Amino acid sequence: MRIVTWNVNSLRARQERVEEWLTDVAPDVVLLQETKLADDAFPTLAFEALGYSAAHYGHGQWNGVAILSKVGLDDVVANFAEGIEPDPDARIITATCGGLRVSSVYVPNGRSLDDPHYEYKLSWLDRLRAHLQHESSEATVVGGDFNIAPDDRDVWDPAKVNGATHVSQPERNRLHALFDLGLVDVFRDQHDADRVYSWWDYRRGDFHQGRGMRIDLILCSAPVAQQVEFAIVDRNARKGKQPSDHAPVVVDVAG
DNA sequence: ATGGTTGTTGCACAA
Repeated sequence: MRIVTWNVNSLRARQERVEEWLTDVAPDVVLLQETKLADDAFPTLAFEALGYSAAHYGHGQWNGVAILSKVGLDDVVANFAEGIEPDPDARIITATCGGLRVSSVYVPNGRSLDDPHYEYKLSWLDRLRAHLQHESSEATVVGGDFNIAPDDRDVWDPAKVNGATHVSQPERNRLHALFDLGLVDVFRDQHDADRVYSWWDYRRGDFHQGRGMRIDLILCSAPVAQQVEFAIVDRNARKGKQPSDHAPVVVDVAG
């Protein structure tokens, strides 16, 4: 089973590229973030034509997450699970696909450490942990734009961004709290390499200068992580005309 | 130290 995550930075602006990439890569389960669409504007039919069932959660303009699946799509939960303080933004959707409990997440950016949005980011990560505990599946996959670089190997210049949002200790601690639930960052599990990134700022030629961060992650519970055969970031998808500022992450799981 | 770009919406803001 091939599972991918991709922050598309507006599906309206990216539809053609996304469809082309899906045709080339043929994933079974697709986690999208930043669709920037309301549910009634989501192109369900276009994805059905490519063989996918689709579930979308979005209010339009900002945020918006989706799950596409060729292996079934059931028990959809938009927002956090019942009993958890709901998020005003559309940043998480969960469904069962091919026996896996899958979530597509768009973690708040945080902006800067002194911005109220940073506290919101930390609280959001606490609620994500509660959500995953509530779901408590043996076969969990949570993928998306975490807006956190797990460690300094995931940042082009750790000194330049030392302590700033995406690398600060409190948010990294929240990510580790997810690892403590038994979730594994499967790209890192497969590769020790540094300088592999999934996001590059559009400005200053950062992509071509190699200034990026690995902030798009696929976390799997141990029984799934043990079955992972292959994990890459498809850097090529960041090239060419009108790319998203994020590249997709691709993971193959046996069976 | 600053500015740089893209997307959405509206003449700023978020990333």
